[in-house]
Amino acid sequence: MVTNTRRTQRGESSLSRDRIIDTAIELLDASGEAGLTFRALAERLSTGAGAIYWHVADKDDLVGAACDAVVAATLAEAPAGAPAGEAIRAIGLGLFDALDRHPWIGAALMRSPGKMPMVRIMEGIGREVQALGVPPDALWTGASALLHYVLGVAGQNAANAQYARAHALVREDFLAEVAGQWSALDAHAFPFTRAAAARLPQHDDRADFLAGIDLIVAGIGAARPA
Amino acid sequence: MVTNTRRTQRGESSLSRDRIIDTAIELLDASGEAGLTFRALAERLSTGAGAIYWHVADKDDLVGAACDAVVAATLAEAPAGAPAGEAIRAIGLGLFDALDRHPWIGAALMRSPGKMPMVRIMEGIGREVQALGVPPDALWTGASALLHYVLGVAGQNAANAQYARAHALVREDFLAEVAGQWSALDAHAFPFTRAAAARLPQHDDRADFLAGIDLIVAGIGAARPA
DNA sequence: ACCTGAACACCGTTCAAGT
DNA sequence: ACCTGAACACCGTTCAAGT
Repeated sequence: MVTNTRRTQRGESSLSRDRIIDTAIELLDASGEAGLTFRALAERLSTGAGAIYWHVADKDDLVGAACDAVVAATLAEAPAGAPAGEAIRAIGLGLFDALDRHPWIGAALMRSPGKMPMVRIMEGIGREVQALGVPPDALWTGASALLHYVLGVAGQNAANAQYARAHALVREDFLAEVAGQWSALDAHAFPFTRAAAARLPQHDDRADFLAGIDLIVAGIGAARPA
Repeated sequence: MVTNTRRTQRGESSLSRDRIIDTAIELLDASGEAGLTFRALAERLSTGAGAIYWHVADKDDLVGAACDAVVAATLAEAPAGAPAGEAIRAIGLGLFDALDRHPWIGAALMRSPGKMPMVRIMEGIGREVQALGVPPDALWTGASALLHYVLGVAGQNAANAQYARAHALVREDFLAEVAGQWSALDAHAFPFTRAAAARLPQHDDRADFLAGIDLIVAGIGAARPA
């Protein structure tokens, strides 16, 4: 939401919900969920820890608002008037990149079911699936499949980023580490995972993500005639 | 993992990694992530809080092990020798129901990327997609799409359950509350969400989940000839 | 109306000391 | 080898008191 309708505008230094949320995003980006503390926030805002509670209900409210601010800004960037298939890819990629910049969003999305950030994504995807021309009863299934796929990728990517940061690894080293662990698994019990380990280091997250979207869109199309 | 290879078996009352993990699962089931505390755990195990650290590295290790114990048991129940399509549905439904009983798993899965619980699910799904007869280069895309879809549903379901519990709502009341919020949204900005609100209270989570799996499997099939 | 900052009731984790 | 329990360094949140 992040609307600032103060009757008098004060200097940049005055406390407001917007300024709190923006600063919270900075802290979350810089050092993850563990980095967002009411004490750290208060220091950055040159105020007392308790003052923040005048503008924000609690930490859940704060993280939820921060998440929604990023999601809203991301979805607003999606190009209007594109063909449905392309628009879905654009929405997905926009979210994918936002997650990359703000990995804490992954966990935040899973903490506020049915609330604003999730609703925005659902609305964006649902509208485009509708534009795909699917019959009404297939609309919900298709939109829901796409939505949950996007959320699943979001969660995994966020987990990867957070883990890599916590262990001070760059992406390549992280993937190499995981590939190494997968390769060491029992050949009889984990044949697929061992095979997947081989293609892990070179794979392109974004390309794989888009391939998944195309696959689901193809599934929606395949269901149409039936 | 949860293997107990003590050289001497002691009474039920002795401390062991397995007993700690089982008790942790009880606490997590009973009162969510907030309910798992080293102090509460120590009391339930009639020991000191510090003793647990002899068997467990830290809280992440504990929750990860608890998650893996549940996931491993769930996947072990999947019927062997079923046709690929049915096997995928069985794996999915098994996880869906496990998530329903242990909603904390949703968040736990997103905290250990590439680790055991995730790998088990990937292996189970990947093997069945392979049995579907897809060409090698479509295998990864298909398995990855299914995996992320399942994880997305898992995360959302867990979020729903956790929210409902935190607010002391039964499922029906929770859905009614969300439907009410969606219906109150601006008609111009959220047409799809408002339409979705109407079908929300009656919808069947499990059926919708399976429909999504079928859709993705159909997408995998549609990609085969291309 | 808004802010201060001390205080409360917790956490996870460590570690000397025990057996 | 394994356990005890006090202690440390934090948290989110509250609330009397200020302006």
